[in-house]
Amino acid sequence: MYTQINNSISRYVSFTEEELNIFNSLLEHKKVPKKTIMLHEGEMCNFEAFVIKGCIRKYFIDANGFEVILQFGIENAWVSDISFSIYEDKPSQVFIETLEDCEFFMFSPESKEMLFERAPRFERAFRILMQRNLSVTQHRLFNTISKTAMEKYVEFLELYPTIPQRVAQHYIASYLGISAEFLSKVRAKMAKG
Amino acid sequence: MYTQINNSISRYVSFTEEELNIFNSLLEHKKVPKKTIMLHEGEMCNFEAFVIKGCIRKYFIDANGFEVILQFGIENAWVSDISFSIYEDKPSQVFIETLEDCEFFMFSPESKEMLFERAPRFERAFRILMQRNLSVTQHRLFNTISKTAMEKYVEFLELYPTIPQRVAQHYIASYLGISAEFLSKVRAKMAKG
DNA sequence: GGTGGGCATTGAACTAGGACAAGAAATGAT
DNA sequence: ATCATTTCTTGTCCTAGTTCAATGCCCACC
Repeated sequence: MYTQINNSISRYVSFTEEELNIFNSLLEHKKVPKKTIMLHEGEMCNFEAFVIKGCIRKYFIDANGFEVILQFGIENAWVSDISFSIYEDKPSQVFIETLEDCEFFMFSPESKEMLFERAPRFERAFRILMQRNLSVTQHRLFNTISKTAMEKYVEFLELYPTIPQRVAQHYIASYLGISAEFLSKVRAKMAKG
Repeated sequence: MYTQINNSISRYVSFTEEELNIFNSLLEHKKVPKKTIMLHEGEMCNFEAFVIKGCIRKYFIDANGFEVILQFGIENAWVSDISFSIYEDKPSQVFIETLEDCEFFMFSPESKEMLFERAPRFERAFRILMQRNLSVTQHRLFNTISKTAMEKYVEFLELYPTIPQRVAQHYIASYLGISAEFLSKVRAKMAKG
């Protein structure tokens, strides 16, 4: 049951059996049906979720009511809102919603603290996780600014080949920062040659 | 000499005198004249720099030769390329260049490792640093996708009021993901009312 | 086995912002 | 001081992508 998450967390730091036992004992297993909003804007995010199975999206809603998808999370992804009110007075505008029936391991902030106390080397694993996450986000920012819609879509297909089969196209458009209609036109153009 | 960096690193985790001494002993103080490129694309970034004084920019160059600025680093900022080849075969396209005469504390990957070994609680401080960094980058991605050029510029002025006085406007345009000419037009429009 | 509500596609009209060019203003080196 | 280089502005034309609206599609659901 825990092999999947243990492999994932051990990718950049190797842990002893004992450390992994502590880790596993602090996780909460949870099933969530599809189309469930797990976090609304303005709420404090009191979990960090590891996706065992399923697919979620994390998104902002902008001033005009348009959604901007920040992340698709599929198997082995960690999903959470880590913003913890940097933009102080304004509550976080992040939503997290399941797109399929999902299975998670959930981690509360308290159990995370406890983990770091009892097995400090996890701090390292989560630092590296953050670092990779940041790197991916920076790359995506770069793409968003400097590439055309078609280039972005092509790279998306390369990086996340399984996602288009799992989520609606207008979600992908929202992730790429283009309109659903225009993505459709881009695809039509690509199909022609 | 070390109070500035020690205050900065102690912002989210408090350290003992001894821990800070270890930290400080591993830092290398360095002065770099303006207009120096400290990291070229394709190189491995072998430092993490804390800006004591001065201003740098970190930027990508896209396929058409256009620069996209990822970060302005001023006093108390940490600057580095943390991408460590996630997009494996392709070398990092990141440049780091001083825009003013700068003073840094530099940190090599080796001394960072040594720090984490000798004072593991720093792992936590750097994790939180990463987390904040990620949060800021996500917010910026959201802005880039969902706001107009003028909105982006206005928010930039609010968030970084001192930077426009220190760097050329076309750099700010590049940071915002708009052309230098268009930023000029936005400013003209704002001046009118 | 219809039917109703999200999805995708396509087209036409529109616009935010880009590309290019040329001049003005600031900055810096000698 | 002067000349050169970089930076900023302004105008014109242009295009990638948006918005809106119409149509058909594909299911899930009773």
